[in-house]
Amino acid sequence: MLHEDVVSRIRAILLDGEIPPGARIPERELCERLGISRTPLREALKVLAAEGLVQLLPHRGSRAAKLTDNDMRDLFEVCQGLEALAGELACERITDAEIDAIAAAHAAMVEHYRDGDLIQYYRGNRAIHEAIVTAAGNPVLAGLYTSVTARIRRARYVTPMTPQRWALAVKEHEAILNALQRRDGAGLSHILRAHLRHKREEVLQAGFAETEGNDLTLRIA
Amino acid sequence: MLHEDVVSRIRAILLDGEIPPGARIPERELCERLGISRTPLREALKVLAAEGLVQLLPHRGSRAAKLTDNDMRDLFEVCQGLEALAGELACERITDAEIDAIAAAHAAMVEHYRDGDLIQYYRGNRAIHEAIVTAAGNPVLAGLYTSVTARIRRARYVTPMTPQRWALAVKEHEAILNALQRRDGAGLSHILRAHLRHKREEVLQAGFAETEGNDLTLRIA
DNA sequence: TTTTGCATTTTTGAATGCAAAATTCGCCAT
DNA sequence: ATGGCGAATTTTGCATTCAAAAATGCAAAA
Repeated sequence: MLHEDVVSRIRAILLDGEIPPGARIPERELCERLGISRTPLREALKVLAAEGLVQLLPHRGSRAAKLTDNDMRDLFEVCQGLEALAGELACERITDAEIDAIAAAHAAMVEHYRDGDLIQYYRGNRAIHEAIVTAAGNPVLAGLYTSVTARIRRARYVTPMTPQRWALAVKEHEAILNALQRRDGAGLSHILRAHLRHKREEVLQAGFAETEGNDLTLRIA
Repeated sequence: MLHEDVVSRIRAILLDGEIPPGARIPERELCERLGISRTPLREALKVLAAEGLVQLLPHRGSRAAKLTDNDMRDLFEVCQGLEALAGELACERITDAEIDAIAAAHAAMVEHYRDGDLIQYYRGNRAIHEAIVTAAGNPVLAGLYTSVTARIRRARYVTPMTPQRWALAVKEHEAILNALQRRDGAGLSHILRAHLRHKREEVLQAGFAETEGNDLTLRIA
């Protein structure tokens, strides 16, 4: 197994919450499970620690990182900045075909909204945001975006929404698509920031920080 | 020696250009120099690879990453986004004392400009940009900023400037300080982006990508 | 019963050893 | 001289091993 694969698999385990935030990471167990020895595992853990997903405690092993309310605020702020930038760049560089694809994804997402299918709605939602970042055509930006969004993914795409908030989010997405189609970078940037600000308020108000005994996975259902 | 220290020391070696971009990283040699064995060294290299400073080639070792013109463009774009965000947040959160400190740093920098001391000018310049990011009060943002700016530091703070460009940069810095003092987030954000856009154009026009045989260190003097 | 001190066990962090891959060098044919 | 092929050498990647630190368990004392 390649180094990057080891990193990816552990990342997936952490993001799925299989090892919940704050829990110790059992080296021996993970080694057996992945069929590797401790050396490559520990290399991967150090990389994930640099990413912020893992916390290393000298001589006391590693734990899945736990996000405080402050961390959440900081990450959402940065995410806003990155998406705003992506929106502007995307408007300069996006192709008609890419716009069409996003329009289709948007339509599908609205369908899921009409069906009241939050899981599928969130899936489509995420695809749209990622497509915009991809359309920005900046791999460095895409990389940072991936890493930052990974850390807030569960909060962002798991929070239950009130009907009002959901309706607002859909409206905002109409505006996002609209700005994209008009290639209005400043406008898109502005809407994306508002959109994410609202999402952040939702998440923080819902008390979704990964504090003791706040198991997000339980709320997915 | 602690893991983070190993990472830092290798990072410094790379940023100083002691191992120039594109050059192979000699594991054995570095081990002796740092007085550690290959295991912790390789852990550090993998972390630096995730940061983008090192390139890992499977079964062929690691090299100091080399930046193409495209990489440079991407990094500057992201840097613009991060500084713009930092500027806005800083205007919301900066204290009067912090503004005074930046004003003092600005005055000192202008003195170095008058003296024609580019090295000292760049040093002060960097301190101001970093102070703004710090004043944003967002550790996640600060971390990303540090990592992104590290990669373009040599290009950014080594490029020789024409008198016209230098004068323009100083003017822009006047505007930056002004916006900060007025706590005009949108204005500061706008100026910072223009400022960095100009710097990027300078760097790219000067052909400062880290391509074959383009040794930046030679030009520092 | 609770707490303190100590010995044992477990886990971490790093060095070493080993197999596989790649590079280098030498040899031979042209 | 030069170009290609194969063996020797080096280097990589990982498993194993070893020393040190921390956690655990237990007994004795308060």
